Amino acid sequence: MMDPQQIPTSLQPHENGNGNGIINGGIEANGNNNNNSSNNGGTINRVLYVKVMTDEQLEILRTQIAVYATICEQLVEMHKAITAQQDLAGVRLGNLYCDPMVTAVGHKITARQRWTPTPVQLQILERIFDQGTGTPSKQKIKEITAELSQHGQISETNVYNWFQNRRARSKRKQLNNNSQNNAESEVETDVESPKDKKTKPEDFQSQPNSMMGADDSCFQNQEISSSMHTID
Amino acid sequence: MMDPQQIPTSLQPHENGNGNGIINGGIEANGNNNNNSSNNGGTINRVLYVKVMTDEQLEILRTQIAVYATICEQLVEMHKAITAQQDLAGVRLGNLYCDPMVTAVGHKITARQRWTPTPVQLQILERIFDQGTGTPSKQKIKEITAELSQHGQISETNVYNWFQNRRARSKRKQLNNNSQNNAESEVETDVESPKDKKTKPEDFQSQPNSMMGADDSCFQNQEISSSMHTID
DNA sequence: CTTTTATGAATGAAGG
DNA sequence: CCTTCATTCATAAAAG
Repeated sequence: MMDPQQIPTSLQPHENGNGNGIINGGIEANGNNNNNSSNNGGTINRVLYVKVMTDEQLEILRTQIAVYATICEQLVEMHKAITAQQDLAGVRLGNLYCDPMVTAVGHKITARQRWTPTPVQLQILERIFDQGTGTPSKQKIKEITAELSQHGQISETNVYNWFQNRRARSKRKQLNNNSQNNAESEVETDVESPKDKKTKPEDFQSQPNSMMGADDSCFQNQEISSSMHTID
Repeated sequence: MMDPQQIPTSLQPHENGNGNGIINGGIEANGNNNNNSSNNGGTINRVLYVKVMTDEQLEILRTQIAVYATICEQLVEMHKAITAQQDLAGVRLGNLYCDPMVTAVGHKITARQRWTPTPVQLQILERIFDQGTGTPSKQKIKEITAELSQHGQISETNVYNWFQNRRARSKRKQLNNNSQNNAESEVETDVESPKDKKTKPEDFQSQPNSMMGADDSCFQNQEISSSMHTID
């Protein structure tokens, strides 16, 4: 298993450890860094100035690796920035984790254990919800649960509750908006006090379609898995 | 320079476009895919079966790229997981894009504002709260909102939330104080006196540990900046 | 300016 | 379904 903490060492784009600095070193130079190649007396077997890659290809290769390095760096940066800002105290980044407090001094053994949908799950749920089928139905719930369980721990109850809440709250907001509109004839519009507090711009969440277009396949969320892709 | 938007195509670890499939194709095979290399008359210039990299080096190269690919994928995942919920939620709830500060520097991308009660409003709310009625009820909410709106912008939701929070926090404070007082000597049997229903000892939802499923990488979406490092 | 606290808002779950 | 509660999140306000 690859630990992200130690990977960067060998990945640093600026790093140039000779052990790994293949690209930098001498592919293009030409093939004199092969150990033995065809070395036999009699025929032409000298090491020749032969290219196995075109310059173009070589350049692409370089670029590829450089790009990976850069993206990694930037992602790490983003990740740092985000986590630093939003969560100072918690380690709850990944998801829920087993409760930390098993009480040495012991009271309140209970910790939080309420389900929190992963982003992927949420997307799927939203999609289903928007699909109009207002009736989850028992059977449907099972199916959905089955699907979602591939993206994280979940139970049918969770799904049921989610739809229940989703609908209720959606409805309530609608109502809120409507009543707000209706009653909005007498109150003067721009009541600007020195301290404009701008009441919550309650949503208009009709079609959350626009965003989230290009996200399809996010699977394993936080496991730095061991499975490496082999290039071939 | 390379544009990150188009890079991914060539980065897909599963991708095998022949145009870029350098590694895949034929480094090790041998150098007959060079276009012309050193082509001079007189000396030996046939294409030979020459290795420019040792197998070991080749393997390292592969691994390197694979590692980058994997890490990038996973970082993207993490990033998504972290940002998806809040940013999505934010957008869904109707953030205003008309915020004056947005345009300038781009610092405050999302300016979620929250209602802050004016002193007068707060006073009134507190008074009502102390009057005992723990249950605001919808009708009551409307009235209160109407009254408060004379002293500043406010919505029913604000009032509703305020009471919810007020009650919850009042309650919790009580509970904390109580348990603090008599929990010193009693390590066990922490049965709260009042109406404590003790958070449920219900089912145990552990971690979203194993998630496999199709390994389908998603790269195509990102806001990664454009500056790229060149390796040399 | 950075860190801490107070609190408005969002949401999973339970009760009826 | 609807309402209510408990917990959590994010941010305005306060403290350093």
